[in-house]
Amino acid sequence: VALKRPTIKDVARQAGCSLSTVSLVINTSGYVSEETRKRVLKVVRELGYHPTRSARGLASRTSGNIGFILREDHFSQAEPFYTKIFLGAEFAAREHHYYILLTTVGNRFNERTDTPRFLLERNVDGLIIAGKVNLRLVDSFERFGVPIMLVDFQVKGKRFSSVVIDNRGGARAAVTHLLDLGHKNIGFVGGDIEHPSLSERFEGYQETLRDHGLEVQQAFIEIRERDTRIANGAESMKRLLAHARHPTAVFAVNDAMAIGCMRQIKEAGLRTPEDVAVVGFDDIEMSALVEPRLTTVHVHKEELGRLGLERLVEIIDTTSPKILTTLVPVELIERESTLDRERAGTSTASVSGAEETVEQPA
Amino acid sequence: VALKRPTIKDVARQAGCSLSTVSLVINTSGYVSEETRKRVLKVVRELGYHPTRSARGLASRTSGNIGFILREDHFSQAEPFYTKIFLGAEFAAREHHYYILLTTVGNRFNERTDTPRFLLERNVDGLIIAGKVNLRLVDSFERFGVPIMLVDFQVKGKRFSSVVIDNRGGARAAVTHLLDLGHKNIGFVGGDIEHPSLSERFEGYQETLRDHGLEVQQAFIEIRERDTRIANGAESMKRLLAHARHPTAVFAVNDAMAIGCMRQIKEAGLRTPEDVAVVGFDDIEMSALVEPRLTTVHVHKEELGRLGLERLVEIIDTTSPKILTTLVPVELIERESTLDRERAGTSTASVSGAEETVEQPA
DNA sequence: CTGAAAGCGCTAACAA
DNA sequence: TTGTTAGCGCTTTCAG
Repeated sequence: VALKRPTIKDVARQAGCSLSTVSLVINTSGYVSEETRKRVLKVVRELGYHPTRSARGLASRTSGNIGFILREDHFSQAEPFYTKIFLGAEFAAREHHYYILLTTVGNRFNERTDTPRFLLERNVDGLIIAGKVNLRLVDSFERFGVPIMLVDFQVKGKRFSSVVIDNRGGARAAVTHLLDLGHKNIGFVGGDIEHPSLSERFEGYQETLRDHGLEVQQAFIEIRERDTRIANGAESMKRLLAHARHPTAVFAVNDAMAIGCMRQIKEAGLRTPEDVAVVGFDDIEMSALVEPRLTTVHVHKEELGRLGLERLVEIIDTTSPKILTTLVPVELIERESTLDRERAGTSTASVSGAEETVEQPA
Repeated sequence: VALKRPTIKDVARQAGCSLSTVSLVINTSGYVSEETRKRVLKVVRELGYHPTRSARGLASRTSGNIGFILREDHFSQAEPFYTKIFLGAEFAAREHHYYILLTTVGNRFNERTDTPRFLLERNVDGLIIAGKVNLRLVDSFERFGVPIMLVDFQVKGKRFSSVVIDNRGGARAAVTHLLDLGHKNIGFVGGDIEHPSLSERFEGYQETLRDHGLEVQQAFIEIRERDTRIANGAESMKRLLAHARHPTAVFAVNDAMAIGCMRQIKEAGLRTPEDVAVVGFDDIEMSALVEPRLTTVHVHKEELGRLGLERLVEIIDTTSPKILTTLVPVELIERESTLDRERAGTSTASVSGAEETVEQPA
């Protein structure tokens, strides 16, 4: 059995000062003379003292924990998108001396049975909700009076701070890339278009065309699919190719659909990028492995998590009431699905812009 | 700002009893008359009372947390193997009223800088270590006197309770399946063969052949690769096929290598399963998607996590000193890489055995 | 700049 | 079966 570990009392005795002085030192709060500070720290080191979390928690009414809410299906999907967001948050949490309590929720939400225990037990100082979740869930959690940060998700009307992908900027970069390559007839393939992130990508597509004096043609747009999977991308592409005049390039709302598009193009006896160039969004792991390798908009997943946590910690520390939206820049990765081999070899990346935090307009 | 939440004191007052009675009721410990029990519970419900975790922690010297240690590269890999183990553990944790504190560690381990803070701060009641990690890390963690449970990992010599895949049983099922199909020349493709789990699969392969009166032929064995990825599988298969006489079936140490084998077989102008049948191990997501679909040994990932947590909780609750090894059964999934189309249609699964917990031999 | 004292909300002997 | 009484180890006023 382990020996009794030193308490703040032991440190105080050894250092010849009072408990509160030690407390001030380890919390780097308040004024302590440099001399006693050093003395205390020395003793802390010698004794291998570490304050006990429960005791601090009880006294300070903080838990040192951040709750992390994730939809179960999001978390366990093969593409480690949310896993990486979590990882980014966990890293940042360590730096900021927080623990993360991860819990998954189902698609349906029952307030009575599904409220995470850490909210009930006052065991989190803040909450990160990653990805699209049931709105009733967000409402319900809000009542606990704990700061909430949304990551890769936003709620209209309701105002929550959030960290989101620069969807619009990414879409603009993608479409601009196609325009630069000389394409005039650029299609859009999307699905689940209610999703705020995805509709932004669609808007970015339309804006960019208009900005370049091109008309947005309904015949080049396929957004009826509910899901954004490979099969849905293939279906959409099939419909686009059915028209007599079809686009020479397609911007897909995500990589899965883009890959579906490429499959369908091949199926139809056409080639990518010679007959139809394709750009995706997300840069999932598969995208660098498919043939041809997919040009896409890279999303910095860990960065989303890291920023989510850091913004949340700021809110907790300052009890700032400001609602902030942080835009995480993306990067266009030019690969073979838009370029010929020679050019693909020298592909470059272009960043959508600097990270940017904006106060939500009232 | 949220209203002050009720404390145990409020409940006691309302219920007309003492604090300790309330405490006894909510901890379902000790003897309380059914009558007062009901009265207290009623008040608890009315007031929406929930004990504060920090306070319980301080008083009871328990944190209510379980630490979950995972190697970073294991966690963020595309195949959600460890994600699922975690998920299984998280589910079980909820049922048992524990929180999980997940933290990742790098491959290298520096005791001074990499010791999880939750150990230092006495903030976990137990530890789950999932997957192969640095041994020095395990040694180091052991000193904190916190119960440790290994999942999908084992340490020879050192004795820790663990929950592991029935690797041997799975291997036997795989090889037996091939024997049943009439194969006599069965190869083995492996890598990272130091890994305890993988070497067990290799042993299972050899045992099964011997049990059936067949000789283990070195020319049919390829285990020199360091990694067990697709490319390594392909390389190994290439070498096997280079021999004049090559096996008609191959058992690969995992699905990644098995898929590599199939690619190489195709590359060589041969067919699976007609020319060379292939069986894998793990049943990763990809295995049901490749062409032909891969016969493999399914591993119940969530189950590993769930059992890991439950065994750990048992240890915590009973402070039982017994070292137990729990074997999680696997299932052979028969698909097209070993069967012809007709038989693949009626494929069945065979389980390796019941879940089994054995006391470690001294 | 430092110390004394009063809890934070709960559990756990020990009495009753 | 229930109540009383000490703390658990730390933070946080408030004096000094």
